[in-house]
Amino acid sequence: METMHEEHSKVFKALCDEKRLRILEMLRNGEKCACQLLENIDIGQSSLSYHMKILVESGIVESRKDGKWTHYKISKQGSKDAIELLRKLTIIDFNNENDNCCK
Amino acid sequence: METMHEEHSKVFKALCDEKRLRILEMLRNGEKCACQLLENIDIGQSSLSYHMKILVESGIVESRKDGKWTHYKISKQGSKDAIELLRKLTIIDFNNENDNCCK
DNA sequence: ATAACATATCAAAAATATTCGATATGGGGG
DNA sequence: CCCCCATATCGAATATTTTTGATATGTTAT
Repeated sequence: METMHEEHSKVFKALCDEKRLRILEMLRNGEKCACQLLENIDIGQSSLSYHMKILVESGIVESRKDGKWTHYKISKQGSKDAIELLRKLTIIDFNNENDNCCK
Repeated sequence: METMHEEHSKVFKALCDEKRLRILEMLRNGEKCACQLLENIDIGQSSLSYHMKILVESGIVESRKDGKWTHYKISKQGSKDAIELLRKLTIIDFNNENDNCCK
């Protein structure tokens, strides 16, 4: 029960940093290698690597190694899952709705 | 352009903390006042107040004052907007897709 | 094998977020 | 008016996240 929230928060942690949103924006027009991303964002190489790891571990981005390059793209399945998760977290459960509050 | 990502990250920042996910979970079965939330989560009163502020400012939760109590509930519109935002951030723009990457 | 390159990892520093206790604010009851 | 209760805000302490520079790993070209 505790780890569930931890697991869920991982997805949103990926999205709550401005740099990572900028990276996602770049990935929206197709797969990019790390070097290309690095050219278009104002952070160092190791920082980029750190952010890419978080994005990949969230499932929203997937990576592919090709020789010395690493290519990244948005994962359709991961995105779908994230949207579904957000929907589930915010849907109101009318069956369970109770009104035993202070008044 | 910079503030856009800042604005967007606010929504996901609200969702990236385990305590706030726990609060959201409680709100899924109906409106609750702060005192009820406080009873069911292991944080202090001032901490709860801090988290509620973040949730409300993200738009996902709305608050209503009633005498000395503050009631909170999930905002349908806010949730809808958050889902739509996530969809937009992760949708791949095929028109713009380009493949000018290192190889 | 050596050199140049792309990326990942590490540890320490810096920046941010969260918690806590104290105090402030505002409402309702006596 | 005075007191009690619910919640908000503040500043300091603590915890977590992000950045940075150095170094490691693995790849390609010579």
